[in-house]
Amino acid sequence: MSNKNDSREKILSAATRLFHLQGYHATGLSQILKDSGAPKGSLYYHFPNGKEQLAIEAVKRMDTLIKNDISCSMGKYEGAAEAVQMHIQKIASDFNNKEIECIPIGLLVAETSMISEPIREACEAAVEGWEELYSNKLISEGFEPELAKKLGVTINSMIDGAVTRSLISKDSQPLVLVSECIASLLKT
Amino acid sequence: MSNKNDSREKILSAATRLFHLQGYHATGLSQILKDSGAPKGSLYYHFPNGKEQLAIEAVKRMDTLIKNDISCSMGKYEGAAEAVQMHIQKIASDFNNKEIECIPIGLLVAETSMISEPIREACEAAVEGWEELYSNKLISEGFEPELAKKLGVTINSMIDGAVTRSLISKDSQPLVLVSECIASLLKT
DNA sequence: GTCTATACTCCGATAGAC
DNA sequence: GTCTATCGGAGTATAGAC
Repeated sequence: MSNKNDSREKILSAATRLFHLQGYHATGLSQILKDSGAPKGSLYYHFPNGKEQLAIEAVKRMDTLIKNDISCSMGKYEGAAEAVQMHIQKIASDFNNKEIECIPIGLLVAETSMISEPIREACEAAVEGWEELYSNKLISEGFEPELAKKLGVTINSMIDGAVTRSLISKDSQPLVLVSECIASLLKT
Repeated sequence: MSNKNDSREKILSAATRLFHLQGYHATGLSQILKDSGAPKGSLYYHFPNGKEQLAIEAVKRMDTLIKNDISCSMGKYEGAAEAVQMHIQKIASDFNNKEIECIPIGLLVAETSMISEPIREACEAAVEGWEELYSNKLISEGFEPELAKKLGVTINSMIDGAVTRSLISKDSQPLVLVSECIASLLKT
């Protein structure tokens, strides 16, 4: 009974990792199957809508993980500026430790927004949630809601851009530099 | 004699646009040929190294155009904060007017950094140049070189992230919001 | 310089046996 | 639930006539 959804889980897990690592178009279904070690014929049984469905569920999974990270960082420090700065430095540290060459979720959209509206919507919902986590932290510290919302969008964009920038140079240094600019951005 | 490099130009022009629009993996050579209207057999004559060479030259061309835009914006306003803010709002305005759904150059790297080191290097060189243009503007306004460099990286990351964010929502509003946060970031 | 034809691989997807 | 076999198409790249 343990393998009821075992194959499904293995396929989705591999798909999430590979989409995050290589992007949508660069990742083939055959690679997902091979990588997952799942039974080779079961993909379209578990995911009737094929690659698109796989991508949507992968985005939702990434969303959950990332929301977790953000919430954790925001809760760990009292000051919003400190919390955001430490959050970015944690990403930088992850960038070094694991051989993570991840693709920011935003880019998954850039790749697919023209060919799949459902994927785009899944990504939009995810990103809006992250921005809200930043905004709420700022509001709890006394920022005006409207300004907090604006800054939430900006913080998230900065992080997305900084991850990409670090990817370009294969170096976490840009992430660190950006984290050091957070203080002046959030100066009250 | 006018068509000496005419086909080459048409192919490269179409490739630049399509890579920018769809990304590397999503763009096929056949589409580039069809779109360019260039003679169909001439691609490998003009670009012996195939798709990779095409991508590298496309990146260099995007680089030139973007450098131009940045220089223009930085020269038009005396204050650095104002110049950067207006630059981002110009991008937002472009985002609305043309049906531009462009892919930030960062994605092109994220997509290809694992499979092509030459493309990655071309993108790195381009981005470093943009950062320098922002830094120089800041230095000319009295910022310390080290801080200016840090802010150059941050500004560029913010823009890249904001373009992606606008792409996700198919709306220029995020770009506008980010532009409004520039002032506090660059407050002296 | 241009073009046709084609080789070869891989893609996502489907059908149907088991 | 799993598998094999296979489809039609698109991918990049090459060979060789003109």
